[in-house]
Amino acid sequence: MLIIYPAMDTNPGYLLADNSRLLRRAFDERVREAGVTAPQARLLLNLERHPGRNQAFYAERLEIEPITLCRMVDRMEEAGLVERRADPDDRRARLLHLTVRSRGKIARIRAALDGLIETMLAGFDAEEEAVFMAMLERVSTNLSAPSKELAANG
Amino acid sequence: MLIIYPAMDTNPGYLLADNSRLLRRAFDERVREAGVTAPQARLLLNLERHPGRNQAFYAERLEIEPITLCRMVDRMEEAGLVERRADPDDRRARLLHLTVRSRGKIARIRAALDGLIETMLAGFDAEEEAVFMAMLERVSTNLSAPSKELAANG
DNA sequence: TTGAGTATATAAGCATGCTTATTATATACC
DNA sequence: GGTATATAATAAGCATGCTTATATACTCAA
Repeated sequence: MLIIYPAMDTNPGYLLADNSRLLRRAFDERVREAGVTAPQARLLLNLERHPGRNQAFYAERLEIEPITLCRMVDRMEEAGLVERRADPDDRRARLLHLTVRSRGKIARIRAALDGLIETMLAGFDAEEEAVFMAMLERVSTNLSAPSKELAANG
Repeated sequence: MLIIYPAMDTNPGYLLADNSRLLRRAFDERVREAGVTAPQARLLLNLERHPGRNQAFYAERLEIEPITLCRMVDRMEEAGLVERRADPDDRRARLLHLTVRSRGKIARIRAALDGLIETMLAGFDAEEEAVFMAMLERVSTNLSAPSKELAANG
């Protein structure tokens, strides 16, 4: 029972992508005053929650490729936002830690994130919020599963 | 009446961003067989629907900066996917058109997009789909409006 | 214990997005 | 008509993401 959307800008895929763009921009604007970009802010929040893990761990948390994280960490290390330490148990690995400098930004980043969620869901009551989240989770599941078509074509 | 989300990966902002990432990847995979990237596919669909406009027009349609579109068009022109023509009424402007080569890709791109929307909303009935879209539109409005906080802080 | 396979980090090169700045052309106002 | 402002396109330089490839180190099995 799928509704067909002839115009690109009136279909749910476009709406979803559009929302995400707006969300990314808004988050970026809000964390910029803390002197970090949005992906950097996400890494810092993860570093606070799970400190001292190797780069592969954070790449998986952020759902980006290890090389992408590696280069992000290069820049952040140079900016004094992240510290790489040797792993005593694995000479390949580098364990990541917050620095004094980045620890001081966490509160501002968290406030930016909280404010953003509040803005995003303005006018939603608790029930609507729950419905919205449940639907997002269903879409996430749908998109994560290898689709029938792709399996058939590939 | 805002629910507080302590962990980053259980809040609606994360869910929305996550869905969008999945959507972008899925779209990218599907149009790759047509030999274009996701943003290039979006431009081609816009070129089919609104041919012969200047670059600023398409930048606004895709909600990207003119310079971003300019460089995308550089690559696509070189690949024979877009044609730049002089505007007889404005010597600054370049009007964009599909080529024979890119025209042949439109059907595949449209099929990829339709299949993706179908996959994304698998299991949604028409009513749920309508509710989901309405909520996405509300979020879009919330994120587009300059927030109270930003206005107050700025 | 060696040898194959796997895991970690990184390099190279590309596409997409941004901000800021520049050039050329249009337009509008005095 | 001439200046001041706008707009269109593009350049420079950066951050983030990818694919593909490589060096090093670890692990497991023969």
